[in-house]
Amino acid sequence: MSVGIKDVAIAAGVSPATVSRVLANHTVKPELRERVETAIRLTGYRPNLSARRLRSQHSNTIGLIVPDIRNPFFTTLSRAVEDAAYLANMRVVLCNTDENPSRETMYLRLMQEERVTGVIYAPTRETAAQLDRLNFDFPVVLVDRHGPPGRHDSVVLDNRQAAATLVSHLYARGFRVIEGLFGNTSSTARDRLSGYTEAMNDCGLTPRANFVAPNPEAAVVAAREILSRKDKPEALIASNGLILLGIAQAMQELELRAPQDIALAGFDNEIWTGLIGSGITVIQQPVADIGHSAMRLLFERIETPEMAPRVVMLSGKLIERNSTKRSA
Amino acid sequence: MSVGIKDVAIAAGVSPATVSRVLANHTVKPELRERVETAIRLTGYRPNLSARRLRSQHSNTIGLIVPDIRNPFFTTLSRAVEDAAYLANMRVVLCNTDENPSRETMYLRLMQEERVTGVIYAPTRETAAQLDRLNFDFPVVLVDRHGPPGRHDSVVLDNRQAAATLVSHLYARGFRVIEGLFGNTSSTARDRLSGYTEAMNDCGLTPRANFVAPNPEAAVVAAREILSRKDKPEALIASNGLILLGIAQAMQELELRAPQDIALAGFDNEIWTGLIGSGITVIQQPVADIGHSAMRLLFERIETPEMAPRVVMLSGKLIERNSTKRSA
DNA sequence: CAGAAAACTGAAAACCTTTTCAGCTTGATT
DNA sequence: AATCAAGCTGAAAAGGTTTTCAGTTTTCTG
Repeated sequence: MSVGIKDVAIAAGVSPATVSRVLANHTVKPELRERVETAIRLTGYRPNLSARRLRSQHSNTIGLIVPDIRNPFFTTLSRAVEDAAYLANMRVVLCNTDENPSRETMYLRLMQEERVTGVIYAPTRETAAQLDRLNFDFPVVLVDRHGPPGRHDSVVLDNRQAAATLVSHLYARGFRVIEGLFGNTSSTARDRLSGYTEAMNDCGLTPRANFVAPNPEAAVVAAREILSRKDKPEALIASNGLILLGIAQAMQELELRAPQDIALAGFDNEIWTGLIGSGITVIQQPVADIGHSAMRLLFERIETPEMAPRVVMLSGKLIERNSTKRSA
Repeated sequence: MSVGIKDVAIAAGVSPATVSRVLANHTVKPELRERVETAIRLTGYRPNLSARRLRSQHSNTIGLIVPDIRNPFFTTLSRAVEDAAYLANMRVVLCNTDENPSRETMYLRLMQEERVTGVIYAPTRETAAQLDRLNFDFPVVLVDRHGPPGRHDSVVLDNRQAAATLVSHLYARGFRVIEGLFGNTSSTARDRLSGYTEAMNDCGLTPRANFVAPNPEAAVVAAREILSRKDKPEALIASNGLILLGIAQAMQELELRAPQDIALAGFDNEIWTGLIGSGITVIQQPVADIGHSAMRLLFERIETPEMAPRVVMLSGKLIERNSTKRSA
């Protein structure tokens, strides 16, 4: 039998209420506090969080719902979220949706049942579209991806701008036939597509976009096709790190090198992007900042529920490397 | 006010007990079940997991305690653990210790308070050494790293064997001055060190081991020193993926190439190891298997608590790439 | 030093379920 | 037709804590 607050109370010769007060750092006479504390030590008492949550109606838990923790972007994000959470004395429940809407709704239901304090959430486009119909009992901060405008707090990159930066960088370096490989599940990929398309048009070039599930396996297949075409493009842009990885794999298979055979640029400044070949040009996202901002927004929302929803938009940073060097 | 089981009961004209039985799929007359189910739908009732856990004494939660989720080994491990967990209808609480013993004890205490069903745990050597003195109220499965012998279930790689494989591979390829860069916090690095040392001795070579905190930043510093020595070794072995990454960075800085300037081999078959230069030779660990095995052991332990502790030892697989090609 | 205010403590209610136990109904068996 | 067993159901207890409320002690004020 596990020892409860009652046992501690008996051991210390006080009421359970007093023990609770000691635990919560409420005002208790020093002498009693002392007795309770030694009683706790002696009995090896550990509070039961379920009971505590039930009674206090505070779960002190935040939910983190992401497509896949193995995507380094979300790995780093989750570390940032957890650090902030544990600083605030909260637990994190991590949910991987695999970009699967039915898993998303299942997890959202779970969050409800956990009575979470709040949720940090990177929704698929499909679920995001219905987000103004859904009503949650907890605050939600969208991250990396946006939902219907004006509905939720969110933290996103300026994706159109970032994609446009990539295009004009390539243009400036002399590349003209620039093709893009975009994810097909997120608003983020969508926004990057828009940025790409507009920038291409602005340069008087014809955009050529391909779509693919945002994982290396799918990307490698698509890249293989693009790269082995007779009229393969002069440059290729990947809409995120996983896709970029797939392209790099395909290029290795086909023994193509950047920038000699084709220029290559993408998103997410993973360490390996600096090490492959002579380095791949990427847009670096302030991932940890994104996580911290999301937590800040969440805490402020909890503090002030009626505040109007806010969008924090951060900028990416172009990291120029050799994969986009002028080829001639 | 949130809707509780009582409200559902009233709406359905039954007792709360019956609603609970419907939820738990116990035997209830079809007609009543029907009424309860529509009442649940109508009221939008969601069970309160805290209350449920308190009363049922089942937390359905497993704790995962790892050094850092950003280490790809643990990223993949955590996905495997979570997949298994959610299949078994359990939640996962993720804890990052940063190889910090005091964070470890704090998290172990948290696990106690959560009344977790079980824990999957990769301890630092420091904490592992005291593991036979600690007594937990929940089953613990050690993973990647071992504790005192015969005390806990565990799943580890055959690290000595794997390190030895690396040495004899290099030896066979003609390398003789083989230096190692090892982590200084885990039993795993220790075991790999033993394997390395023994194998070197068996080959009649002098082992030279360096120790470093197991992260890229520390590794890059150490590697810089080793690589810029006059008498730098012919080959370098890294005891895990993060250290390997640090070495690769240092080599890029110093414009050294493998195998031309120095041979390189390590652990963990991260995707980038196949893409850097002409590929880095590594020992591939069956990471997902390790995670699944750990969960299997955990479930079996819960099932049969008195069973003697078991150690599952899996083998690594040598992936030969160009970084260890004979240089001449 | 009396009285009021402040500080502290304990009993009991409350949080929301599950589970036990006893009672009732139904169906089967003799 | 009577008895028994099996199947369901509801009332109430239980799980471990926090919080309210009222009561007691201490401190302060004049």
